[in-house]
Amino acid sequence: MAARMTRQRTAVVEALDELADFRSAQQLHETLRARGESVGLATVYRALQALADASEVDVLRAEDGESLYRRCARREHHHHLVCRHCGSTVEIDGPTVEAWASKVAAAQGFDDIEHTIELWGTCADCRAASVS
Amino acid sequence: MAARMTRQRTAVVEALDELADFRSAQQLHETLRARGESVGLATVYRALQALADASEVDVLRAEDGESLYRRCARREHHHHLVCRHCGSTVEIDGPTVEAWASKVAAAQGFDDIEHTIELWGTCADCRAASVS
DNA sequence: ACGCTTGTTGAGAACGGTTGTCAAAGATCG
DNA sequence: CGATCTTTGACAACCGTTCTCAACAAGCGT
Ligand SMILES: [Zn+2]
Ligand SMILES: [Zn+2]
Ligand SMILES: [Zn+2]
Ligand SMILES: [Zn+2]
Repeated sequence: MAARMTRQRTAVVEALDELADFRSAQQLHETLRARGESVGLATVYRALQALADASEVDVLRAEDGESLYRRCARREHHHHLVCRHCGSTVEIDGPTVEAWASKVAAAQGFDDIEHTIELWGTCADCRAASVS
Repeated sequence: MAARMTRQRTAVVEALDELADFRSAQQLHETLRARGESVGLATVYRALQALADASEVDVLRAEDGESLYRRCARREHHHHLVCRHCGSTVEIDGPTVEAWASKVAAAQGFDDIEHTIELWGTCADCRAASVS
């Protein structure tokens, strides 16, 4: 039952800490492999899953359905503005949106309400790169 | 180049019109098969894809990643409150949210902004059913 | 330091939704 | 009706993710 500290687990956490952006499991796997700190793909998935369960990482789905992971600065509920090209991310607070979402849902007689609110765009860097 | 009107295409559209809720491609395929109006699964996917491209149906992703389709009453931009058990749906307007989303993204220097705003819950019917 | 126990790893198979393949079927038009 | 050219559908391929299970190693008691 006790979670053991393994080389692989720490490697995944470290990689996430160094990367400020949302990354897919496969990207992380490749990053680790590239720096010699090789970890099995299944293990990367398991580590990310465990971190997500512990609310240590945020997960969101790219437009193509792939899951993206990120170790956010704040642990409290928040949303993201994400560059769809490079994964660059800004954390977003939306107090008014939070209130709006729960009010609307309750007014329709719905329970166990959750909301998905994510903003996608092209960051300044990627725009500059694509212009050249 | 001209889109031809085929039995399969009309069958998919009719099934969508009769169903008020978000449904997966496989659910629709099964529904059609059950009523004798048999259509190949690949064809169901292609028809839904074409309808989505023409903005005739809305598409959203369930929490498990499956795509769900619905022919909404209004063609204009809107969002949804969806029962995660039965797909029952309420269309939602959020003028304040729209303004909030574009303002926040622009303030961070992002371009080509899109937003994903969906509300998930348990509808009154499903709650009543689960209590019994 | 040394086993023991038990959680963890990793290569590959399996899975599930979705898309591609391509010969046969059929919608449209002259 | 016949020619044309899109559409269909059974099936394979794809791709991200999860499962399997024997080998491995963390933590612990000695
Ligand atoms: Zn970018
Ligand atoms: Zn929120
Ligand atoms: Zn329901
Ligand atoms: Zn909107």
